[in-house]
Amino acid sequence: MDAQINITLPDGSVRQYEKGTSAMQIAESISSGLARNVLSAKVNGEVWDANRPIDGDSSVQLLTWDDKDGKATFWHSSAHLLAEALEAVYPGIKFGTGPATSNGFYYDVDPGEHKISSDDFKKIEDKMLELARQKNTFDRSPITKEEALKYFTEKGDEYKIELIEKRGEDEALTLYKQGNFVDLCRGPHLPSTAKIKAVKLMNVAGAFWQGDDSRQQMTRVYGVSFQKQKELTQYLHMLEEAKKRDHRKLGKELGLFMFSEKVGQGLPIWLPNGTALRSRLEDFLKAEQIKRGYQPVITPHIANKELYVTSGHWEKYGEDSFQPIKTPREGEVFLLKPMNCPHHCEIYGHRPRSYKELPVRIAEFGTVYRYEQSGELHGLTRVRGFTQDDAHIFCTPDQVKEEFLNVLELTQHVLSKMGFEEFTAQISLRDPNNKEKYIGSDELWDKAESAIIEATKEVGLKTITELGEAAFYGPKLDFMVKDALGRSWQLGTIQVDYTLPNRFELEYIGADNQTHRPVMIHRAPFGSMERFIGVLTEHCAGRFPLWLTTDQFAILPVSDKYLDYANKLKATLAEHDIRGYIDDRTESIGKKIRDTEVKKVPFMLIVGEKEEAAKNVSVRKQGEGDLGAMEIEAFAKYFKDLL
RNA sequence: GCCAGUGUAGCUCAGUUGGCCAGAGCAGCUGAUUUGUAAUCAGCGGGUCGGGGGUUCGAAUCCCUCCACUGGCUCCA
Repeated sequence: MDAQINITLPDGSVRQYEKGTSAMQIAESISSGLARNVLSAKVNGEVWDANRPIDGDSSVQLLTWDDKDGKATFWHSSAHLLAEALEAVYPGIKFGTGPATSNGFYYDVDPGEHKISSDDFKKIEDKMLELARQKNTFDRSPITKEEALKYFTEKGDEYKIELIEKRGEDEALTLYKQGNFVDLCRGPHLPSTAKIKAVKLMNVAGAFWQGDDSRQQMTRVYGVSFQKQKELTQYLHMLEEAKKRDHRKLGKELGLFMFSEKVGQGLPIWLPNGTALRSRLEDFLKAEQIKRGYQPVITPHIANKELYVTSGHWEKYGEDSFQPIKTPREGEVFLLKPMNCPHHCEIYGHRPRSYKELPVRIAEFGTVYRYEQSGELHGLTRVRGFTQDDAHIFCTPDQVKEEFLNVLELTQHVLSKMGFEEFTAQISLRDPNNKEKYIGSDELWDKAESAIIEATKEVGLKTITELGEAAFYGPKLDFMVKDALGRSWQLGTIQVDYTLPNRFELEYIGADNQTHRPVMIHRAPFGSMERFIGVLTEHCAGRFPLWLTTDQFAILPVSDKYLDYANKLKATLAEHDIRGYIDDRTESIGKKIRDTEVKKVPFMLIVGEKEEAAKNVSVRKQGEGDLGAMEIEAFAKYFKDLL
């Protein structure tokens, strides 16, 4: 047996080491500085402990804080450190699972009689740091299922036992031990706890065991940790900054929308500034849709229950939604419209359709009402009454791909026009192990799913795939965008549906003079006006794209002696379709500037004696400062070039 | 819906062993100031301390309950 192994590094170089060398030893052989930064290593594509011996020829990539997987190792180990501290502070506490997340880590625990609240964080954090300073190593040891069961049965950790019992008989399990804490864990972990120099517990939350709301609720403790105190300070500062971009805060400050307890939870009220913004967005999309052959329609906000019995929505959501509206007539019930599709199916089906008129694209900014659980409501991004930029395309099976691609083009156009460059395209498929949650045959699902997969592949769209995220009637392509705090929200959506046309018995007459069933594509590039504007507000921190902004400029006269001149300037800009107002209050110029800055009006045009004499304006850009004097026509040109 | 936390003026917040008529800044109103690149000065008005119930001589403060909001979980047609 050869005692030497070949290690291939990411740059392609191959080095020889003794069998059993660890990634950490490899790092040390390269430089001690590198070794100090190594958190874990990718060995043949799998993330390993940096200290785990490598026994054969392998490709090795050393992972540091700058690698996503390196960071995940750091936070995963921090979760174990948290668990160790919790066990020390709350003896007898039971453990669920404790993974790394995209911005830290958590551990789900059952504290028994204890109650963990944020008041206890300080002592837990102190304990964590105390334990970290012991520089304990994370020791990996393989264990059989039987041994693992024995260990955790003796410890009395029933959650771990449940996890172990789910594993295969011959599956290799591992334990990790640091200090006095032993956990069932596949790893990997840090070389030692010494790397963890700064910890901060963020919050506690309830979390259902195994994500199942019929099961026991665990206490989930969230935290974040760093290699340096300074990094933690910076992170907390970043969070503070992110809070300033919160659309709920900005929406209040900019007068976009409000809520009223009397009107009801989750029912946003659009204020004048928000309405102006929203109208501009709607007008933009309406124009784009007309260009692309959509036909706008308007449908009522309520419909007879029978409509939703036909669509399947009654059976799926009836009990959990706004309850039916009764009429004086015995037995007659109406429902608030929870979506527009059934109405549009009725429009399609109200007269015979020829293949010659397909695809039929029916569009509506349709307001819908859904009784979302109270704990789910969130600013504008999750509400109970909202307006979808909805449309349904009815087409022949042959047209599905082309229509899907057209919609994809429109959706991407919308996102780019709004300045969303970073989004995730998610293919949301049915959960194959949970088919009873969905309606429609396997055959139709396969068709619909492959239509989406093929079309996205054809245009080279980078996608991720999630099982179980489909709508109950069909798969979706969802466009996900992150808010200020990194939470992901679904905006645009495109859905391919073979099922509803069946339920509504929709037809068209083909070239063969036979009846055929159309395919339906549901799509909403914004998703909903509410959520879109909420996420857009955070994305641009309240500084909306210039073409969307209600007040594009404010003219600030130094005193009211210059109001006549200001009015002339405003009229000139109006001729150029540039919107704005004159701040004619008798306030100091400094005060006017401050107020206009706070309102995030993009341009301030300051006029006084100098400007009137020179027939120009002093231009100040919001957030940036004085740009100097310009003639008004020059400003108009400069402005239009920015659009 | 579940777990935890929060709720004081239009906004942002003080008011921590229960104790004089509950405070500040900004905003608002009135007056003066005609102002040069992020807050002119003075005066004035404004609060069922989220709602209801209880404990107490006395409650913004303690307890119960409901509501809303925040962070998660579950859910998201």
